[in-house]
Amino acid sequence: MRSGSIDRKAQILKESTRLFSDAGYDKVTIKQIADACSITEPALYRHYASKEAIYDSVLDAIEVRLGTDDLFTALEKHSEIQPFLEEFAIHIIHYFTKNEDIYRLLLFSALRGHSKAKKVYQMIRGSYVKFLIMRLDRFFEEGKSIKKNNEVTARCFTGMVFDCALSTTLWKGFQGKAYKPEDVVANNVPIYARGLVTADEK
Amino acid sequence: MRSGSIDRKAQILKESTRLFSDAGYDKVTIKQIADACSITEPALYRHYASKEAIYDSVLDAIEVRLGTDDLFTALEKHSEIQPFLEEFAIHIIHYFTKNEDIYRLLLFSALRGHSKAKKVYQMIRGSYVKFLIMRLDRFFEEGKSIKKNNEVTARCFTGMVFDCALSTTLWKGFQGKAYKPEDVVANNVPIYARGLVTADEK
DNA sequence: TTCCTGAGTTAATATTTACTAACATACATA
DNA sequence: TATGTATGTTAGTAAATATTAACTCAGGAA
Repeated sequence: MRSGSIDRKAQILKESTRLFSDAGYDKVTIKQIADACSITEPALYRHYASKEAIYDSVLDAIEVRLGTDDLFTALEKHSEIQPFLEEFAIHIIHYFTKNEDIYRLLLFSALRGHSKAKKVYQMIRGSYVKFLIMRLDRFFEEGKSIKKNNEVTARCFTGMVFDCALSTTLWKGFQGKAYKPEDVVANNVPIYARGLVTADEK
Repeated sequence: MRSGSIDRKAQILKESTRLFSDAGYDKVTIKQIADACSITEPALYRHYASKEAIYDSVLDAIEVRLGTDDLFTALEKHSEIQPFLEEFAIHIIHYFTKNEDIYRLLLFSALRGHSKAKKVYQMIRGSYVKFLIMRLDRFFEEGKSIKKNNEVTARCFTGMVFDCALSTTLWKGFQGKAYKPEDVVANNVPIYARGLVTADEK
């Protein structure tokens, strides 16, 4: 890159991420991306070999944006199930509200059978599930939760939260009355937590 | 329709439903639909005015295929929360396993921002949620469940089940070990039910 | 100064694709 | 038997769109 000039490649990545998540791969044209970057179509090909190459880069870049490590560290402070699950859920919902494009892209590519969909899906969702399994196992060892298949439990709980996140983004306005994510979590996580804790704890 | 001849319009609907749910609106061509019906493209236009018209009909036809009335009648026999929720969940999961195309179509049309997406979504998911709210209200009146915002509760539980249904179809094989829907329900619905029932009941 | 290279342009191409025009024909009915 | 209509065909058209060809030009290195 020449000194003083803008980072065109980064600009293309940013604009195409926005466009692809808005409309999906097929509906976005090279011209749209080029226009969004204020250059012509052939100029795009100086930076990326093809439209597919741009899309690949967009999916690759998602990895960098996840950063779940901070969350997992923060969650260590909770020694009880309910507040732990609440913060876990709130984080996911807020994250996807702020990064709606990620989930849209994920759905688009998964539905289309894109080769990277599996990888991206496992990356995003799998990291949450894996951490939750580990923590649920520990809650059980500490005698705080009843015996369950924690792999299944973790998947389902994460699924419930992801679905809720979807309701506040993709399905926004589809379900009649809109609730704040905090209110939804405050209503439902206690149900789930109450169903998990050992009888003595109640 | 001429006697003895096949119902071409129904055939087009069936084949295009399959194709649209496989690949989404944009990726399906008129030629593909025509080929699937063993006719030429212009012949399609004898039955439908446009590609968009075919898609509209596909979404309209979903309504007919849902048939939740039977389920809701069958569920009346359950007087306890847990078996009720279990049959509710199992039904949805089995239904979407058998009719994977419906959920795929729903997602495609929602992502595409298709004008009918909202209607179809409300139709499919709303009917389950509405019924569940009504039943949860009754469980509470009977003193069988604790006080909750049942609209939120119903949405979340339905969301968890829908997500689980998705895991057995759209996300199949993405999550490592595959569990049978029955096993997933047997693990998770009791958690949720246990979190909902009044203390006396336990 | 000279020249190479990165980054851009305009113009064109090849392909895909929704849709139409014009024509053909078998069947039901008057 | 005659004929209109439903249903099909072949052969287009027009628009969209990914990609390429050929050329321009500014700025740093030799």
